[in-house]
Amino acid sequence: MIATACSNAAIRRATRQMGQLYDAALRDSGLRATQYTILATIERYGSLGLGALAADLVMDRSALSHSLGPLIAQNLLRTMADPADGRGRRVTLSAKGTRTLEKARELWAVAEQKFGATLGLAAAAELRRQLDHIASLDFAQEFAKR
Amino acid sequence: MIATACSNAAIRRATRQMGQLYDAALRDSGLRATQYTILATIERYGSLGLGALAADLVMDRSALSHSLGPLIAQNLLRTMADPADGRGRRVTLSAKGTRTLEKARELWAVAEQKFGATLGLAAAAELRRQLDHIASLDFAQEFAKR
DNA sequence: AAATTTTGCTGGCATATGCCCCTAAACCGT
DNA sequence: ACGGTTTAGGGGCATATGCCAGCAAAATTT
Repeated sequence: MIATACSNAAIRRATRQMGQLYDAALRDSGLRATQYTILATIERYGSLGLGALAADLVMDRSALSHSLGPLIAQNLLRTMADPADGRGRRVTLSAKGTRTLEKARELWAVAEQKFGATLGLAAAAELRRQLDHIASLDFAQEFAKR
Repeated sequence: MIATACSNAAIRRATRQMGQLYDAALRDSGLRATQYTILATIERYGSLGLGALAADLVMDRSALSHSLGPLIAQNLLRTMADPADGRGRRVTLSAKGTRTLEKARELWAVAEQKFGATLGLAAAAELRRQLDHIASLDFAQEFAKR
């Protein structure tokens, strides 16, 4: 199996597989792997605008907005108007969001450890470098120029 | 940017970026990159059951079924009952599907070439190896054992 | 041969993602 | 200050993906 010589198809297959693995690992936390990533990123910043968050996640703003819906509905996130910019809204973790994230983090750590062990730490590190490169703005611009 | 030490988050960011790039490249064909992959895979087999196709794409069967909807609605695919198994259905490209795929393939080739040039051929080949490994059944089993 | 289990799909529901269009607010050049 | 442009979000629409429940047919067991 696995035949098309398409790099995009290849990364999607790998992403689906990893999604399965990480989603399963996080199941008991009630969070999807993508939601875990969103919460973890917000916590890292403390509070930030949706545009900045979307950029960090290399995600379309609308897509992010939609994804926040369920998280806000579950009271994991809190949004407020940006005091410095009437257009913007800032998101932060709620107390419940912080608790949920803490619990999920332990489950995530197990999955991440398993991933590194299965692929090999060196390979995982190198893969990570390449993935970060591909996700960079720089890469998109370079790609566009060719 | 790019901070969480999560491999799953990293591959998703990279996948979103590549999705943007490949989708944009294929725009004029009327196909999404994911749809291109589905058509290309079906062509490669000529005709096959949905389960086999889903396995090749490392995708959930239901997810695949849903994705086929638009393609069938656009008459790019044809499905028929499997003569050998009353439960199964087989999919094949329609004439229109073949034409659409041919046109899309040229656009895809440009994107793929740009991708290789931007990342570097050696790095792209190595990345591909790792991604295929991650997408393998073997990887999932190994991961589960740890 | 009948009952049980397994297997292939579909349909419903929910999240994931992206595009386009619209509104409001901030910015900017004159 | 004013009008045009850019920027932040929201809403609608469509595809992408996955889980689960349900149905029908095949395979297996008794």
